[in-house]
Amino acid sequence: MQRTAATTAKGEEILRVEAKWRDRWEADRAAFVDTKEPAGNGKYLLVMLPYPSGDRLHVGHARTYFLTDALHRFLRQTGVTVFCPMGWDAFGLPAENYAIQMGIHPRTSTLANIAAMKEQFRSWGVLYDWTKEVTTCEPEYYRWNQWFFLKLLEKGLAVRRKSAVNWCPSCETVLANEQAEGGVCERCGTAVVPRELEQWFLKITDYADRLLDGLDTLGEWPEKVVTMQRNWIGRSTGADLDFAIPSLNETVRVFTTRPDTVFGATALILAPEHALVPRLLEVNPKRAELESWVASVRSQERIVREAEGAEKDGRDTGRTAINPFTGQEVPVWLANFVIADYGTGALMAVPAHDTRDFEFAKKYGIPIVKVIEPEREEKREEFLRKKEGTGDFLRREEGEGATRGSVAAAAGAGPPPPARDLSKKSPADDAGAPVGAYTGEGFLIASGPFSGKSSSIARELIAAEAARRGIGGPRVRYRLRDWLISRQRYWGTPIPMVHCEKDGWVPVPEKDLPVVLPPDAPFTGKGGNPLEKVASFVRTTCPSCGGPARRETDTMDTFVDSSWYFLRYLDPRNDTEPFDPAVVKEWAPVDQYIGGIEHAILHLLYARFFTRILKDLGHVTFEEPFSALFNQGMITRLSPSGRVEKMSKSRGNSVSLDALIAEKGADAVRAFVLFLGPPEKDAEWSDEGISGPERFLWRVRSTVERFLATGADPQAQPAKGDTPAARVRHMTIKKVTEDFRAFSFHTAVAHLMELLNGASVLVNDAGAEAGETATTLRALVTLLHPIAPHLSEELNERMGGKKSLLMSGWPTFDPALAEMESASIAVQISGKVRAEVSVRRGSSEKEVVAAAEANPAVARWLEGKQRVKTIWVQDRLLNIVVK
RNA sequence: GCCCUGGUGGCGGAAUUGGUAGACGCGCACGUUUGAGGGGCGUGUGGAGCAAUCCGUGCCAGUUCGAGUCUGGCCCAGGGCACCA
Repeated sequence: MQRTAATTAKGEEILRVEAKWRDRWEADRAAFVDTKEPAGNGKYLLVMLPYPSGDRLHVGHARTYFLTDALHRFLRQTGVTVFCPMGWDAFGLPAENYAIQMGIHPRTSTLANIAAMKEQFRSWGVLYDWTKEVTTCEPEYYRWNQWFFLKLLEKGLAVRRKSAVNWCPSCETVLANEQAEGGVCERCGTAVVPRELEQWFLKITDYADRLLDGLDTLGEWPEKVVTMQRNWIGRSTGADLDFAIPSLNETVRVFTTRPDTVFGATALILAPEHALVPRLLEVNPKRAELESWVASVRSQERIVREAEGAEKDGRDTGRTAINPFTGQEVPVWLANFVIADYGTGALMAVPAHDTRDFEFAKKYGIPIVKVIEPEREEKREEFLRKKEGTGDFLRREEGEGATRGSVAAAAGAGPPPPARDLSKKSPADDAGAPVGAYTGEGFLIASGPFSGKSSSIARELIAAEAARRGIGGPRVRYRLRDWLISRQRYWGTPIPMVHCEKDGWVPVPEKDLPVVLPPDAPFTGKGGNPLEKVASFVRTTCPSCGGPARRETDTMDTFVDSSWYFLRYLDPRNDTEPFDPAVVKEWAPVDQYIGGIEHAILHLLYARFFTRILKDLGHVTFEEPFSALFNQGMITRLSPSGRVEKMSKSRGNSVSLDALIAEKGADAVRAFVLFLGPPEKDAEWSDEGISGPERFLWRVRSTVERFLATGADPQAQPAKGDTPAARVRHMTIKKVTEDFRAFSFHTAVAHLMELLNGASVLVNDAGAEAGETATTLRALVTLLHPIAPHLSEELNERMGGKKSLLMSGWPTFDPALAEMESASIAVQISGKVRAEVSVRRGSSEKEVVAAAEANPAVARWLEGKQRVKTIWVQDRLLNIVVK
């Protein structure tokens, strides 16, 4: 496509104006970005730390920044003091991989990327307060990560323990779960295997309940995120029960959410990783075979072992345990589906009432003993009696039954389960052989003294009984695991620990922080962590005994960096503490957090955890770091694969922002991205769509220019208050203001387009009053500023505006004028719209009925009919029901 | 399997929370301006019908004078979790 002289001139003019205003905002920062004096209505707002990846930011990234900047400018215009900082999440794996591939030091590439991104931000016209910039890979920042670590260690919240990690045998390194997606190393494609390593953990599980409770206070968070966190924490209430193994003189503790089914527990099943496994197998004649099976399950790739529909596999240990409630012997099994680090790594199998146990029992011939009935005997008879009575009762009962329990069909069972019929006892009764487990609640049978009790009551009684007998008791467990922060990586915060032969693990004293990452290390991608090969770093002396010692070479997960950076923004140069509590108290918690849904769990949970720790340490006074959260949707586009997917460079469907801005200007791109659709939803990019907002902005400009050409005073006030033009203006101010407050940027743009159409008519109308027209144009330009800041500032100046729009206030509206004077009433005959009559707003029903009757279309429908009644909605609708 | 979201013209999407469905924009059509192309400007644009009118917010019922909106059931798409005892 060839550009003509005309478009070039237009394009050049746009770019000239945008450059002019960027320079002004930058040169006169103090006038626009004043964060020194937080006012009482201080609104503190921010976005996610952008990752300084190697790629330039493209259109897919733009939404969060445009959205934030629009909100920022709007708030400032309405007089709120806003602090909108930006910083860099600079540590992490991509930079290190880049070093391995390209031979460029992570620090060099990271700092270059940061410089490039800052330049991009500048070109978009986003207002960040760069005086508060934070860069996490600098010792001035990460020394506080180390300081936090020492505090956590003191409180017993940082611990070292053995754990299975994802190991890539080819790269000889540990991978985070995200880096081992699909069970293969993201770098070399080798299958990842589990490997036991000693690792540092932060005990986030100690905070599970507080993290859960806090979720109820997050009213301004998306419900979805709150639910995701709740599921992730995964609180389950139940009971611990001890099963004795007399032949070993040991007991195995299990956790169950269904203690009411304990009389149906016909086996004890342990994870292959369970500590008792070696002893269980000690004297087994097939010991070697069993041990090799255990070893093979333990080394199995996570992805295979946990795959959907993975075959359940187990072995009988030959030992027996005693069911503590029936007193009967049950076999002790090992099975691949038992998870080592949930609960106690052991479970009681109740095949009759658990789908997984059922599947396992069927495969291995373990007895299935039913102990729960969906309905109590006498209740069922009563039910059957009533069933013959009213149909109403039947429907209600079935509804209740459906919510109470469900029949889970056995995996692979042929036909779907038959429609529920409560006259059947349970699926097991149907034809002798049970076809599935009844996992719902009901009433106990064959359960000794508990028979006849309901599930919920029996649960409590059985748990209490276990407690009384000293073999367990009520227990709450969580799905949440402790946070593994060790990374065998160079490009991260060194963990401030030293290992001494004599004293073991010794923390680096606070006065010796930071432990600085050595500038040079061999990046080969082979042989593990490059830090291990830096002798000057590794060799040290023991802080405790002064003898020779080895420094910890693991570095921290980068999520540690992002768990508290938002507080460091407030006091980034502080070198005596992570931040000044007084400054933090003034601004925090964050009023509005904006970011993608991808952080719904990890980052947001870790930040909430850290905030609680900081509160316990006395550094902050609140528990929740982010009062309000907004998740913007992704920008999608058709990719070469033929699917509409998230825009990204790797998918080959990205659109260059740099090129687009160089051609259309930042304002047009901003307006278009905001116009795409509701910001919380995904939006599909269309290359042609930008012409709408582009034309709109150019028409705003030409309309103002045409008005200025008339020589009228652009600062003039309207002569009269109540005119149709004034009403349109007030209405638009109202709508746009409400839209911005509701993050409804796309409708704000639409309403401004309508206002332009009105303004354009005024400018073309020789009879229009100049003050009216000028005031409408000034309102348009002011309201437009959050969306198209450069153009609006330029037009404001050309219309004689003395101050930047950032400082000159937001237009107000008179509610009485923010609606049209006449109301258009829909006239319905028997609920169908037959005509529309225009009346003065506030007209009475009588007046409107008269007006409607005068309308020929209405008259025709009323003719020969009898009026039954009339429904009247003020200023809106008249419905005459006839027969 | 469980838990969320969502389903409205050719397309992106509006709809004051039960009151005129389709704002605004894209696309398309016609007209106009221009030497031409691009661009600009104007008009029209849910479907059917010459018209009166009828039909239309995933499907089926229901409540109501009136349902995109509320209730029950179902279908489809997207997302999250998933052998968590």
